Parts: sequence; structure tokens; C-alpha cells
Amino acid sequence: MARYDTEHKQATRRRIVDSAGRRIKLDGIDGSGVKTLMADAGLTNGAFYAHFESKDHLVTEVVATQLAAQLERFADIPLGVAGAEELVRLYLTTEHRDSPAQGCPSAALLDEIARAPQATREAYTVGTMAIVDELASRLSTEQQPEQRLRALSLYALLIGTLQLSRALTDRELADDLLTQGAENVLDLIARGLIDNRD
Amino acid sequence: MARYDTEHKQATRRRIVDSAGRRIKLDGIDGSGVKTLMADAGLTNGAFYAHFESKDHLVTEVVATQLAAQLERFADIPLGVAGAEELVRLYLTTEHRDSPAQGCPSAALLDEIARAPQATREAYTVGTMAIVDELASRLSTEQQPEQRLRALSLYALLIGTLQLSRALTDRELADDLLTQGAENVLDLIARGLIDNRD
DNA sequence: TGTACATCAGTGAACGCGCGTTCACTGATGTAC
DNA sequence: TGTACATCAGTGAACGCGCGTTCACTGATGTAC
Repeated sequence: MARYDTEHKQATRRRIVDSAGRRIKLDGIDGSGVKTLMADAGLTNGAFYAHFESKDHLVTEVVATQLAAQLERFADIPLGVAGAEELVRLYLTTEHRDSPAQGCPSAALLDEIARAPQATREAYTVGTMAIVDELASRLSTEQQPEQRLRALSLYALLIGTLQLSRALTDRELADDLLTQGAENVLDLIARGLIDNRD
Repeated sequence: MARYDTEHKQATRRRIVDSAGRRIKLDGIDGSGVKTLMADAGLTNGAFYAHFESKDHLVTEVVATQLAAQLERFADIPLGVAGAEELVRLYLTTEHRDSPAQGCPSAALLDEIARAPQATREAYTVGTMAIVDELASRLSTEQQPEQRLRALSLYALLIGTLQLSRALTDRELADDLLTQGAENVLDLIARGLIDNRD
């Protein structure tokens, strides 16, 4: 099975990174073995090292790719404050909570990333800032450096709310938390607008 | 080494749970092996099963114990809204962020707990609600059921902010996030008070 | 008070297993003639 | 157009290692006499 066109190997690599993204968000970094990650992509464990230097290298790429995917989901939402509000509501849905494999990598992996090697954390920081810029662009018409920090903080609030909602076994409480969390974050967005008018 | 007084074995057990709490908050659940956990308590791996049925059982007990410890830290803070504000500021310090082993188990382990067995998640839910009640008691003079939900959401915001600050490699940005996060959460607390006056 | 003994908390080697990683090999492919 | 061949993506067994767990054993202790 070889000597395919130039695209073939790159396509396989992308397939591995994509399916690994889903698996890792579902079972965690430590919880996802190389054998499983390769089986998800329809391959066997041995082929892994023809594509990646190590599992750590794949994880770093997965983090970057998944943050880019999350960025695209946000970028698809209309601009302006109405867009920011829609973004918050979309993030804090029961669907997002109940489908970690399809969702935001921060909510699925944040504390594992905090313990990850430097290279992974750096990729995370870069990818997160791109998301934050996308969010910041919706918080006010004029782009102030301060908006970036507000956006970063709002992103942290979204992540914490979704994570806690995932951990609680009381389903009703977990649902109410999403609602309350959205209300609080929307409140902060609205308040930022008022402050800007002063 | 045996036939000690009745207290001895229980004391050893408590010592294991305590040191395991620190280790697990530092290295994660999957990242902490039984051998290491026992060495931290000055024992060898074999003795583990004289104290616990399985690693999962220890983890569940660690989660409960650590949440109880976090509850005590909160309970030590004065009552009233001023207390709530102090609590927020204490939670979002660089010291707390840089000492996960001594800090809040939610911030260290939340997404690993979300993937943990049912029993662990149930212990987490119970322990978290106790913390939330402690927080809620500071949000307004009269205890409304709605305050509990507000407190739960505020706790989620604190957790998310600390976690994200831990993951970012840009130290200055991570510090600014703590400041901005505190500002946002304090804003929400103040706003809750105004709403209550209506 | 002194000695023999039963207790049992703790030891440490070993179990099977899955981990991340390596490597000799396979076999479908595009190319050369 | 047909055949021989070099390529190399992918296979799958094996590596050493640490995992969670088991178990035969140790030896300091409190108790009995």
C-alpha cells in the first residue's frame, strides 16, 4: 500500500489528527492510547510514527487544530454584540455539554492542558488568543486592547460553566447552571457596553 | 508492625487520603499511580489495599475530602457580601493559581472528574453543593433558592478563570486574566444586590 | 516483672495488562523499459 | 500495451516499563499467664 500521489499521506495524517481530536476530547489525553487513536482512523499502531514524532507531538497538533475548529464555529456567527450574545447562548447549550467530542477543546481538556508539556501549552495559548480576538471583535465597535482581556475573561467563564455542568450528576441542576451562566455572561457583555458609553 | 491502638490504622488512612489529595491535584488522577501515592504517605504499594477497595474508591474519597477542605477555607471567611468579595479575591490570586496542590480541587480536576465513574461524580456533586451553599449564604441576607443557583454559577466562573490562568504560558496575560476575572465576578455579585432591592 | 504468643499493619515480589515506541516486513502502487 | 521493479504507507509483533491489584510473608506490638 504505497507510492500513492503526494496528497495521500497528508490526507491520512489529517484524518488521524481529526479523529484523535474527537477521541481525546471524549476520553482525555491520558485516557486515549496510541492504538485506539490509530484504530479510530482505520489504521494500526505501527503507522503512527510514520506521521508523528511522538504522542506529545500529536497532542500539541490536536490542541492547535481543535482550537482552530472552535474558532471557525465562532467565526460563523454574525458580528456585533448580537453575535456575541448568540455565541454565548450557543456555547452554553445542553447539546454542547452532552457532545464533548464535537465541542470546545478548552471545556474538555483545560486542566489536562495546564499539566501538559510546554510546547502543548504554547500551542494552546496561541490558539486561545485567536478565539479571544474573534470574541473581542464582537464586544464593542472600536477595538481597544482592553476588550481583548474582557473577551479572555468571558471565554474563561464559558469554559468553567460548561465544565461544571458536565461534572454534576444532578441533571436538572446542571441544566439550570447553563441557563444561569448564560444570564451572568450576557449581563457582563451588556454592562461592558454601558461602561463604554461613559 | 501491628496490633497498635485503635486509632493507628485510621490515622494512616487519613494520611494517605491527605497526601493523595495533594498529589492528585498536582499531577491529575490518571497521572498519579498507586505506588507514588503510597510513597507520598511513607508506605509501599502493597499496603494500599488494606485501606481501600480500589484506586477509584480512594479517588472518590479524595474528591470528597478535598471539597470539604475547600469548604473550610471558604467558611473561614467573614459572612456578608464583603465576605463574598473577599472570597472571590482570595480564590483568584497568583498564589492559588501557582499552588494547585494546596488549592481548590475543582480548578485542578474538573474535567477529569467529568469523565470519572458515577460514584466519584456523585461525591463531587454533593461536596460542591456544600461549597455553593456557603457561597450563597454571603450573596444576600435572605436565603432564596435562587441564590443557590447564582452561587453555583459564580463558583463555575471562579473555576474557569483559575484553570485558564493556569494553562496560559503568557504569564502577564495569565495575571491580567485573574484581575479581570475578579472584576467581572465582583460586578455580578454587586448587580445581584441591586436586583434584590427591586 | 518476665516470657511466649497471637495479631495484623505493612512489605515487596509478582500477576496480567496496556502503555508509548521500534522495527523487520508486506504488498499495492507509479514508473521504467 | 505488458512486465519487472523500486518505492514507501501501513502492518503487526515485540520492546521495556509502569499500571492496578494480589498475596505469601514479616516483625513490632499488646495481651495472657
